[in-house]
Amino acid sequence: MNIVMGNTLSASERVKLRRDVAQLFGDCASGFVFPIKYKYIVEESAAAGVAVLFSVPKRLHKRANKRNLLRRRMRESYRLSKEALVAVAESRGLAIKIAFIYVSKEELTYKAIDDAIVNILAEIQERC
RNA sequence: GAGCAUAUGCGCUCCAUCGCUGCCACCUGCGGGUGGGGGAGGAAAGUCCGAGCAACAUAGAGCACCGCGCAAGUUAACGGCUUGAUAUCCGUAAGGGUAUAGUAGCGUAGAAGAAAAUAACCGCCCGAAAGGGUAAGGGUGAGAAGGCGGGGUAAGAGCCCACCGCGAGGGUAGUGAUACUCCUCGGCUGUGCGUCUCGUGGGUUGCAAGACCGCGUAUACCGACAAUCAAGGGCUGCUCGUCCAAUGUCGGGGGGUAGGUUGCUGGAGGCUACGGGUGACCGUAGUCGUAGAUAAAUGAUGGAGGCUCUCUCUUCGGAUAGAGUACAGAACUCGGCUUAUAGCGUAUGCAAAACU
RNA sequence: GCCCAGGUGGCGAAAUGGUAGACGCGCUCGUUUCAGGUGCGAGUGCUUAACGGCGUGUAGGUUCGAGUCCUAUCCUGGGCA
Repeated sequence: MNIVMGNTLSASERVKLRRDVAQLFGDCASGFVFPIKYKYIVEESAAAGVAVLFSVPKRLHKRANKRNLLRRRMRESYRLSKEALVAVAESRGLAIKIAFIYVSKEELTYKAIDDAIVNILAEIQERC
């Protein structure tokens, strides 16, 4: 069980259900590290693990290819730095769901996005 | 050479590391793992047209409404495309843009102007005057009653004549739009827009269509309606027609689910050769296998190299440095159109000015 | 993915193809008051010394004339099983 490879990120680690998405975009804990707003839910569960969701508003970035690029950068960064949080979740038997929402009008580089993601993961880890 | 026009092609490459998602094979403790091999575009975009496909009746009739409107061709189809015709505008040119069904009747046209269509303000003529005749001259306007000359007249006027223009019929050429140093006839005519008429196309809704499985449940309850007429409903703006029929239909009202499979990619398919055609395109033969995700894959980071521009140096071969490397991401599938696009080509054509 | 609606002063908006900005709010000036408010009167797109020129999201087109009609484009908002 729980053979999570070091750097993979498969579809099973994504928030998919309509109910969960609605919950994340509704009332729940949130925070902000430029340029990313994040919302998350922590609950005790038998199926411990971390599920995530990445989003870029159409309002801020008109062209689909730019939204794709930013979303991929976020996803890539999360993939490379998620290990610590996943370990914590599994050891304490917590199911964590996180939504990352890109809220800048600027098109930032991978480095800037990576810094933000790392900080967010640290914050979440502290709070739960 | 550079420039311009038309048509058309391409639109970054390689390596390393770490990943994503279908397919195939094998392994498995059924969670998954390993290996192999696929994985964005010319516009995938806008959603502006035309089709396929699906449901509603195997989609029927009339009205309303909307689109289109030169000719011939092309096509599954089209409002697209091709080749032509006429008019007009832009350009030195090659070439490009726009328009073109009909008009009998009706409506309408601010300001200006005498008057915007059965014209008389000034002027001219007749007349004592009242009044009448007159579209040659004036100014207004986008548009003013075919043009110019001659005859004619009180003054004038297609009132008459020649020429030009226009319209009708014929002839010739062309499949046709149309054309003409052709013939005959007619004294001929304001312009725009709308309405209207004619032809032609469109039933409506769209893959969130639709089908199956699973979960859940309730044949809950209330109301309306029928076997003759009729009412109601069947995704339509109206009418007709047609179909449905109590284990029924519709409305109210409350409850449940919102997951999976399928539709889903082999199609009016691409490429090559030959043949037909001015061309769009068509025919024959060969050959190729080419994305199917679903809160949504096709990527990230680092390095090297192309290409373009600029600066400096130069032994004119090139070298160093810097900057740039576009527009953009499949969402059922095709055919077009439109719009965005850094750069780099290829073919054919043009010649006024300026530069070398 | 599909289908709709709308863009006019600083704001909300009106305008049959015929002098763009009616009307309301706001703002400015004057007046009334010891002062402020209220009330009353006038003004209020940009540019120019003036004459004029430009101006209805943007770019074209039709027309004598376009906020209005047509085409393309940009922006804003809404709907869906």
